[in-house]
Amino acid sequence: MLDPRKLRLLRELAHRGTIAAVAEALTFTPSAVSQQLSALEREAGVPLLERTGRTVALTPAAHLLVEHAQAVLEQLERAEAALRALTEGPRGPLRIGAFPTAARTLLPPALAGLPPGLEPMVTEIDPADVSAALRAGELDVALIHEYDFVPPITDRSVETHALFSEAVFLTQRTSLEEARDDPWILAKPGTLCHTMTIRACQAAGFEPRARHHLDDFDTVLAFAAAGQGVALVPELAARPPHPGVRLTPLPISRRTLIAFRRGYGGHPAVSAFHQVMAGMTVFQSS
Amino acid sequence: MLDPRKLRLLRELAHRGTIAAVAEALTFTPSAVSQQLSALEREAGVPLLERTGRTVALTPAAHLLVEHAQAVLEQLERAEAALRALTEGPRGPLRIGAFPTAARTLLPPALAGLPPGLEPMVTEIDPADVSAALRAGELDVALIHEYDFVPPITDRSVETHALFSEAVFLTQRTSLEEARDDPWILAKPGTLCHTMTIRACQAAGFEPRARHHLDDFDTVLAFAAAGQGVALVPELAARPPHPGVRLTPLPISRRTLIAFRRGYGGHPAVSAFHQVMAGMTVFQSS
DNA sequence: GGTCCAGCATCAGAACAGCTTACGCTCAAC
DNA sequence: GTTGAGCGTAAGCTGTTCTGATGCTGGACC
Repeated sequence: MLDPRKLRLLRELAHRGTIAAVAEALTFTPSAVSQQLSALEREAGVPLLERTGRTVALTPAAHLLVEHAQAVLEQLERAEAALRALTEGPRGPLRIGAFPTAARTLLPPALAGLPPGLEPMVTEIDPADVSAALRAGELDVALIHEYDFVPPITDRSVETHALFSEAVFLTQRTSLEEARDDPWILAKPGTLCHTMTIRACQAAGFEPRARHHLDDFDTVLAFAAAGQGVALVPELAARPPHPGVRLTPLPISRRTLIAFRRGYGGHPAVSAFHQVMAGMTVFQSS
Repeated sequence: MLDPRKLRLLRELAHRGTIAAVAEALTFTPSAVSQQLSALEREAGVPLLERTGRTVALTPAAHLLVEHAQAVLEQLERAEAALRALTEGPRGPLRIGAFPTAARTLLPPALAGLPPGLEPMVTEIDPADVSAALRAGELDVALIHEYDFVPPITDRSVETHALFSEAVFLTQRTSLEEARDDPWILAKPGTLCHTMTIRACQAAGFEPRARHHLDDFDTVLAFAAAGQGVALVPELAARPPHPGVRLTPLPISRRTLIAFRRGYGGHPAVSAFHQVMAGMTVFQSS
């Protein structure tokens, strides 16, 4: 019988590409991962890994096995969620990941609406890192966002549900095209917001000239108000209105979603959190 | 993470009812099974077993978990079948279970039609025992039959596909009702054929008086020809026609099916066998 | 071309899990 | 009351699965 623990390592390898990265993500030594994958290869009876230069590559057989591993692990998630739903109600610790703006604006009222026994533990995390953290079991559930220009999570092991949508604004009273020569305030490279701004500008026909790299939208708005550059900010981050910053809505929208491991939605605490988030009226009368 | 090996034990316990029986079926000592189930209970965090008199009973939580265990084990079967399909074609050993008549009539021509690399290993087995043997991994595939009066396999871990249907005959030129006072030749208790005859007679309003208990239909027909009693025989068992036995078709039919572990149909050898069996014309011009 | 470092495999040893054997307990049948 | 089936626990052994050490290979950089 194939061992799900080994299958999990293979799946992670498909995502991360190196044994060392898998080991770090799942808190093993590379040696252990290497041995386990060798054992899996032996049991499978097919070559799964081949050395390519300094790293390993998955054979076609391994990719096929990853697909099946996904299905197996998903069923195991389902089983565990069902057990939790049976044992306990929505109580105990719930590890929540959230992008910074959500942590500041959405979560405080949301957490207040959770069942009393639930102990939320919030970690700020960029949406780009969420699927890895969910797979590794570091988080139970996460709030993420996606922009029109940035592809959503494609990881099959993660399940997402849309919560709401909001507009994106330019921090001055011009069109996006007219801001082509202004200095820009961008988020740090590697974050979703950084990618979004770059793509939006590219779509408008120019490459933004970066002056500042700031992740916190409050700081971004303060810089914009001080004439330090222009930026794109989502509606959620622009409330309450920042004095001294005029906003122009753009035909770009940002969607906020909830994410968790596929099959794990039945977990009572996850389900309770999902319900509270879905029930929130974020923009009651904008 | 829940351990599929332990889940398998729990599933088997749901079928067999005692730890001792599970141990025997899966070739462990009862002690090992007991320990593993205790560990599963600990990991699940819910009571799964409760002593009832001398045996154990599954709690509602355990039954829920069995459902999920089934889904997990099914996915694992799928994964292994896919691996085999990738590694090798239809070759290597294939453990086939078959009811005796099938072994004598159907299998010889069928085996000849299998791909050359395939090494069939046939075991005669009563359909009533097939699902247990499949679950235990003692067989890869089996030929079974079901009668109108006898419920088919209900085991969710086994998948069946109908191959063909045939009529059942009474071994003399009378109606079933007229045979109520004759001595009967029955199969051994516990077999499907035994149950079928009893039920058919009960449906006709009487309880058959057993004289002989014979499983082999050739012997049954020889006894019938010798005036030792009447019996019900399926069409397949009555070919070629037995001299001295007149047959009366009854409005009872017997279906022959192929069975294998759910999800395992993708295994190349199983699939090849299935194809050959489905392609056989058993009753070309009856 | 030489050096450095990242990445992987292999080995030996330690920790752990899982199995068997032995034994005791309980409950039902007779 | 006796017997035997069924389950659980303790002790001991074995195989698995980690870690840590070591060596090899290939790409990057000087």
